[in-house]
Amino acid sequence: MPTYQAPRGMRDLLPEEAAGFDRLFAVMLARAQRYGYPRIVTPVVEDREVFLRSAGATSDTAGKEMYDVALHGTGGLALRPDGTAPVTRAYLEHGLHRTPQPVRVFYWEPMFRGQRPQKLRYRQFWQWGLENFGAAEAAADVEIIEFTNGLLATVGLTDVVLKVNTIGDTASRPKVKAALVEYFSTYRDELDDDCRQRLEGSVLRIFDCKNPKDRQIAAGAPKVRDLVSDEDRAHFAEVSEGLERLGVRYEIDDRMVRGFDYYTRTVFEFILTDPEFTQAGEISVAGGGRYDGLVRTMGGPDVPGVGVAGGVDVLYFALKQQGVKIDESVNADVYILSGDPNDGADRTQLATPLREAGFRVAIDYSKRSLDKQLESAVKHGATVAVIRGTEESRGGKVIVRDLVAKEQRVTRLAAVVVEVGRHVPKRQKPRLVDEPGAAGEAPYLTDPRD
RNA sequence: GAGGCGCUGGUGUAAUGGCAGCACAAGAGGUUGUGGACCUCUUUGUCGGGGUUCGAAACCCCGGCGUCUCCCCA
Repeated sequence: MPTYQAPRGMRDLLPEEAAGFDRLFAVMLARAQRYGYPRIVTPVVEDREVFLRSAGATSDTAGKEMYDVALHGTGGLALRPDGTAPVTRAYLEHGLHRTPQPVRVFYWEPMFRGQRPQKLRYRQFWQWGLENFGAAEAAADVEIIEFTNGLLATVGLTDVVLKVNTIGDTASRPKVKAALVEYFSTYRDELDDDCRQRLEGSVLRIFDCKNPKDRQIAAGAPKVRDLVSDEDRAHFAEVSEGLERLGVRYEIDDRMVRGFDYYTRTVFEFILTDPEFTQAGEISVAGGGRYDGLVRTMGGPDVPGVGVAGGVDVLYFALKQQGVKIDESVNADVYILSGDPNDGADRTQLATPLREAGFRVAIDYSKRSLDKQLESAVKHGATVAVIRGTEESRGGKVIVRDLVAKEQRVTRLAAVVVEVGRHVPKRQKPRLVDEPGAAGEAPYLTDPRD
């Protein structure tokens, strides 16, 4: 047993999986940017109040799942359990409500919940999300949902179904609750303990009860959609129509509600349908909705909002489960070998132009026999070996050997990059600024067109 | 936070309460410097702490971690 282990419910992403996550992130970030949602990054901790205010009193996230941080000299910090509250805090703190609306942002960050870990439910997990502040129109709801639908399709997730519902706005809420309390009260004695407690607190969540008996009772309850205001219904009709016109397939789930109190009107979830995930209830890969009262609750003006959040770990697992190919390769393209045991610096010198050209280049530092170095290069998964310090590689020449095709060629030093390029696919080289025809790393931190 | 089940080198496994083995992987070397083979050698383990016992990987208790269920939820 190792002396130290990762904390309970937290895991390492080893290079292969991390590489896959990077790919997924790149796809998502690019998509978010194309929709006009640039990335935002907030601290990993916030004042506990930020979460307490946003989540609502009846949410467990606000209570026992809060991941408190005991830090010398600070009071009342907690690791963030989700992205919406911190982003909303940032929106208000930086006066983004006084910038052109709507404000659209994307995030991808680790989140924390102090719960007992289960499969795909960690104490530290990765979550991505979109938030849109300042747009009350149904088209914003539609955009958020359509984004998610397209994202999941793009990355290759097929076994998923979209469920939508409306739970009415804050004005409708009292009426909705009253009607549901009235209905469920007649069955008070038949509900199990947990469920009966919800009757006092957030009645809506009775629909989430797992007990078969409770579910049966819930099935007969009045539909929330029939209890909300005409405006709420009209909004929902617009959302539905928008989804239909965009060809987004969905089903209306009369009993779907969400865990947080701040949701208003539209709520939605993307549920995994692969048998692997439906054994013990539904697992959603993404979900969200409208939260028109949240900004106000957090101490700001009356600004509408709508957003989505998804679990990266769940999505990633589901994709693997479905057999979606994700490139997790971390191997070097090129391995530098040498028959000369005392030419360490020369090996690095040989690697430099290849690295400049964008190849992944690893060096065998050892003084072992070429035999062993070659074996090692193969085991490390390199595609090409560049060999110096041999008979053939004198006079400014090296051997470029394709380890897959098992063919090699003696090449002039000046032509190594080109020769390697014949065997290894080009890799994109990141730059600080996009500039047509730019060579090398751009030294600009600002856009030169400014 | 509660409950069920589990935990043997890096991985996969074996060992009636009686010497902790095996395979793969890993490292070094050789096959006299062009590769995954082969050969030799080497490293690494009973999750931790108590207890029962002449003797514990095994039985008991506490803790850790995983997994599933509940709670809750991404």
